[in-house]
This record gives sequence, structure tokens and C-alpha cells, in this order.
Amino acid sequence: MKRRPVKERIVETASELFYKNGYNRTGINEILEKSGVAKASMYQHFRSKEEIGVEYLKHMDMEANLKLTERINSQPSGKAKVLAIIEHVADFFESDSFRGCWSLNTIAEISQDDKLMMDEIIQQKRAMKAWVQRLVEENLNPKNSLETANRLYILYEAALMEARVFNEKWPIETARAMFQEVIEKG
Amino acid sequence: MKRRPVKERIVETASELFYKNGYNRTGINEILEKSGVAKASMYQHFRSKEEIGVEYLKHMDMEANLKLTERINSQPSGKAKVLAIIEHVADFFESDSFRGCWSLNTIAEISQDDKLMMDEIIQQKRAMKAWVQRLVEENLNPKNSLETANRLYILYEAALMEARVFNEKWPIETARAMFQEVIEKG
DNA sequence: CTAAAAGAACAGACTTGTCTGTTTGTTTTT
DNA sequence: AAAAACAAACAGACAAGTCTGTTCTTTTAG
Repeated sequence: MKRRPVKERIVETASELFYKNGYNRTGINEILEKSGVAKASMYQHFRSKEEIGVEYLKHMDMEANLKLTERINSQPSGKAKVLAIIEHVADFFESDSFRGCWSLNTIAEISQDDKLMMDEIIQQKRAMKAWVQRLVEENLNPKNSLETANRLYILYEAALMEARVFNEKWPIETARAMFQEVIEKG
Repeated sequence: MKRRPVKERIVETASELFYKNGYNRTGINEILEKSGVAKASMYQHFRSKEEIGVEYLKHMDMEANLKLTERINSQPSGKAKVLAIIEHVADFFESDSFRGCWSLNTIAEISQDDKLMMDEIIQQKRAMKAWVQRLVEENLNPKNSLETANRLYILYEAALMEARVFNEKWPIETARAMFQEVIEKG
């Protein structure tokens, strides 16, 4: 049986551990043990832990974007496609590994000087905000698409964050109700 | 000149450092240097770093609650008192040390097993949510005070979080606008 | 078809530094 | 003189990253 490439194994193992236990609380050695990769091999692919951290952020982002895309594609054009954002959060919450937003978790841990990771996080947040705005423009007819997108975006973020903090579902329900009103009025 | 009590000096120094640089990235020794306290003295007052962490959370909470109380008291009864919550966030954002919510920053860093700190954080969040609900009940006449409070609460949290992530003011403005609509409709 | 060469990946000891927390003993304050 | 605070060495765990050498797999050449 052939094992998967080293780089993939590292990123996947690191992603699990970073997301579950945090970036700072997860050591290189633990990642190496769990992924069955030798240290020297790892440092062939990554110059530093921070580089693995960036790949972790990208990996999580990609997976989430795939799922969100599916959710959106499964809906007819119009309001339903926008609402899919909140349904996506609800799905995410139901998964047993749910620990909120990887970006927000990570940003709280690292130094502002960790440029590589900071830039990736900000970029992901801006991309998500832009995505929401695109969805709004394509599926709603709001007077002010930026304002509408801003509202939906902070509701999305709040749902994700608060569901994690309380480990309860109500923030998602609350956000969903507000989402619907913003969409209706749009 | 008489110095302030050791315990206070530690909590205040730790609070600055924990909030600015993060809990995990701030070592005991740095706190001791900056506060001018000897290690042995410190361990007379605290059994562990985690205990200092709890005091940090309480300290930040108290300071913020004082300011929010002032803000609320300076407003006439009615909608203005509820809106004071968002004005409080705006104030907080303007302060140059602003780094978002200390609780949410900390929860991302620590293990779920750190009972002392986790409990303090959850308790603070529940207390804030209860405070919002009390304000709603005393100053508005909503059909459903819990639902209204939930909405205002997640908007408050979103404003705090997103203003920090982007280091931009728009999330607060967006939240303020939504706040007003929730209040009007209530 | 086989054997040598090359390139990955593996194993793990080691360096350097950081961290929390302990201990012992001295100085300051009250 | 008793209590509090100080100073500094120490212990032990753990971190990231380096280095040496071994094993396995694939490529290449005769």
C-alpha cells in the first residue's frame, strides 16, 4: 500500500491538530508523530512552523469554500442562494469537530508580526466578504449592495463565533432570522 | 513613595501584556520584570499562571463594565440607553490599545480543559447577554425580549470582533445601523 | 534483466532557548 | 521580631530547528 505524499500528510495532520488544539499548543513533534513523517523530511517541504500554519489556513479555507459552493449550487437563484451561507454555518456547527472559525482562532494566538499568517487571514476574510457581496449582487436587488453585504457578513461571522463560544445553536437561529429580514428588505 | 500592593501590580501588568500580546505568548518572567515583583512573591499570591489569567479576565471585565455603566447612565431612559452599548464599542475601538474582546482572544488560546479560565469566560458572556436583556426589558417594549436581546447581543459581539480583525470602523457602523432597526421595531 | 546510482523519506540525537514553578536565603517594612 | 517582599539559582518539561546517518524506492545504464 502506498502512502500519500509527505506534504499532504503533514498539512492534513497539522490542520486537525491546529484546529482542535490551537496553533501554539500544537508542537512540530506531535505533527510528525501523528503523520508518521520524519523531521528532516518535513523541513524539506517547509522552512518553518509558520509556513505549515499558512498551509493549514489555506487548507481549511479550501475545504470550507468547497462545501459552501456546494450548498449554494444546490439552491435556485435568488434569496435561497444567499441564505445558503447561514445553512452552511449550521452544517459546520453540527459537525463534531466544530470549533468556530480557524482564522479568528488563529489570529488571537499569533503575533501581529507573523506576516505570513496574518496576511493569509486578512485575505481570507476579505475574500469571504467579497463573496457575500457578489452573491448579493447576483441574487438580490438591494438599494445598497455594499451595506447589505456588510450586514450579512457580520451576521455570518457572529453566528460562527457565538455558536462556538456558547456551544449552542441559538446564535445561528438568531442570525438566520436577521439574515432573512435583511434579504427581504434588500 | 509607596508602591501599590504586589497583587494589584501583577494583575495590572499581566492584563496589559495578556491583552496586548496574548496569554500564551506572555511569560511569567515578563510580567515579573515589568511589574517589578519577585517570582517568589508572586507565587505567594497566585498558585499558577492560570490563576493570574482568571484575575486578568475579571480585571478587564470590571473595567469595561464600569465604562459601559457610565455610558448607559449618561443617557436618558429609553432607546438611547440600549444604543449606548454600541457607542461603548465605538469608544473602545478608538482607544489605541484596542485588540477586540479579551475573552474571545483568550478562549482561542487555551485548552478546553483550563476550567478556571473557561468558566470565567462563559460566565462573563452569559452576564453580558443577561445585561443586554435587562436593558431591553427596562427600556424597550419588544414582543419578545429574549429574541431582541439575542439579536442585539450578537451584533455587539460581531462589531467588537470584526472591527478588530479588519482594524476598520465599518463593522461598528454596520452594527449600529442594525441596532437601531432592531430597537425601532422592538 | 539486472545492478548501480540518485533521490526521497526515515530515525533520532542534539542544540539552543523558553516556559512554569520551586527552593533557599537575604533584605525591607511594619 | 514577625511578616512580606526580594534576589537568584535551580529543576524539569517542552519548543523549534539542525545534523548525521540509514533505509527504501525509483530511475538509469550496461
